[in-house]
Amino acid sequence: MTDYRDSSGRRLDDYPRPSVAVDTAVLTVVDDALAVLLVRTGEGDAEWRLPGSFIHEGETLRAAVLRSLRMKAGIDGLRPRQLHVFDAPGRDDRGWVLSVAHVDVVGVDRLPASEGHLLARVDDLPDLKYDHEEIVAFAVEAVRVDYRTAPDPAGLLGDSFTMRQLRLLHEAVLNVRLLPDTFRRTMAPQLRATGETWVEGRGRPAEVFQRM
Amino acid sequence: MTDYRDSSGRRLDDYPRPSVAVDTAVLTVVDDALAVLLVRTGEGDAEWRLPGSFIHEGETLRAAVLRSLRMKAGIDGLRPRQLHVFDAPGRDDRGWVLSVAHVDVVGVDRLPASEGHLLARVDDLPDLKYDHEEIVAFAVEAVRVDYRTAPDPAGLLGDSFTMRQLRLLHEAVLNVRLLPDTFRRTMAPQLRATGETWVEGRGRPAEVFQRM
DNA sequence: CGAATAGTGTCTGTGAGACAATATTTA
DNA sequence: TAAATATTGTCTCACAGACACTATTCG
Repeated sequence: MTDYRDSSGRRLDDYPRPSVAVDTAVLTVVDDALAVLLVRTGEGDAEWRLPGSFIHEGETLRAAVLRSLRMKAGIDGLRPRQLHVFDAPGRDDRGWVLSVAHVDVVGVDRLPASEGHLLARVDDLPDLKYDHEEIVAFAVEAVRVDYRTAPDPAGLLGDSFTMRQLRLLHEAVLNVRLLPDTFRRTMAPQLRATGETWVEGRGRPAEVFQRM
Repeated sequence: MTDYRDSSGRRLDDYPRPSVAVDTAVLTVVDDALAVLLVRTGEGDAEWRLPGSFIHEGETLRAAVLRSLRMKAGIDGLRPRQLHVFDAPGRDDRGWVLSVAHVDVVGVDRLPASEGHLLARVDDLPDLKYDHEEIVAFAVEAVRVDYRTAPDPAGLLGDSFTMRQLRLLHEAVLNVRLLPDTFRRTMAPQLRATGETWVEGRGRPAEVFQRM
């Protein structure tokens, strides 16, 4: 490394450096409600936190997120989105730690169900360690903004789905009831109608749509 | 500091830590166009960068931004908004450096005009050091989103102003021409009409508005 | 057939965009 | 008075919300 000095004439490693972590709110839909994946902390009573990790040398934040999710939750193939840096002094009792919060949304079938994991409804969270409740709130708001205008931007439904499936998903994510006709007219122009239909329980079969 | 260990059994200071910097795009309006404040880097030929600094121990990102702007540009009293963490490997030739990008908008009268500073139109930037061109693009987009719907969210115009002053400002920030009547009808409900009028050059005097 | 669901017709209100008309001032 | 600017009137279009009606299937 070249011996660069900054405008104060100090070398880079003269400065104390913070620990930098990534923490990820992995959201999913369970029982018609938005839920977040929590992992148990090692020590003592049931204490929960978001999966996260300190970043490794030379690693990007994104790589750290993917690594921490693979190690701590066995999830692969996510596309995390960076949200915000949480930096309140004292937010982490282990020292000077910044956390770069991330969010992603995945199908519940891709999430672990073992003892050390919990899927908690976002409107009924247990106490979380650090400022992770704040991170969850931040993540939920970001995902809801996306789901207000675009059809299933996280791709939970796969390639093909009916308007009803799409609407029920959006109702779960947004925690509101949506009018079927208005919802259809908002989403249909953003989708490709296949002409095919699917039968689901009672009633007239529904047309199948695909992403553009 | 307590000797906490993480889930791998390692102490916090066993991990290598990145240097963390803040860089701020201070935007303003000059000659009916959006411009950004740049500072000259110490070494050699004219090289420009955003004002920034490494964070100091225990300092919040916000405090580091305010300190760096006070030291490097003599600006006080900003309310910077956090944008994004830039973390590409090799983005900084001095080593492993993350930058937390920020943005704020202030009146040109509050900015320094000395030799080491430059106000560059954002559509005609010189070459910038590091990935600061990317940060400027990010900042400009964030500010434009704000100015699309709300009247002068950064408060450049002070307490009282006419619709014309407000519209010319928005045209400068957004780099578009706006229809006076449509613009008025969008903004008027978000402002308080005073009944007072101001004469400016030719034409019928304009009503003075204030923020709600 | 009746219940349930899918999909369309249509009315209303709101608001943006656009152009025209009116109002008030300076040169 | 002519030009410039401010403000309001109004028309059109698009679209969300809402309700009603039609279509199709299962029990």
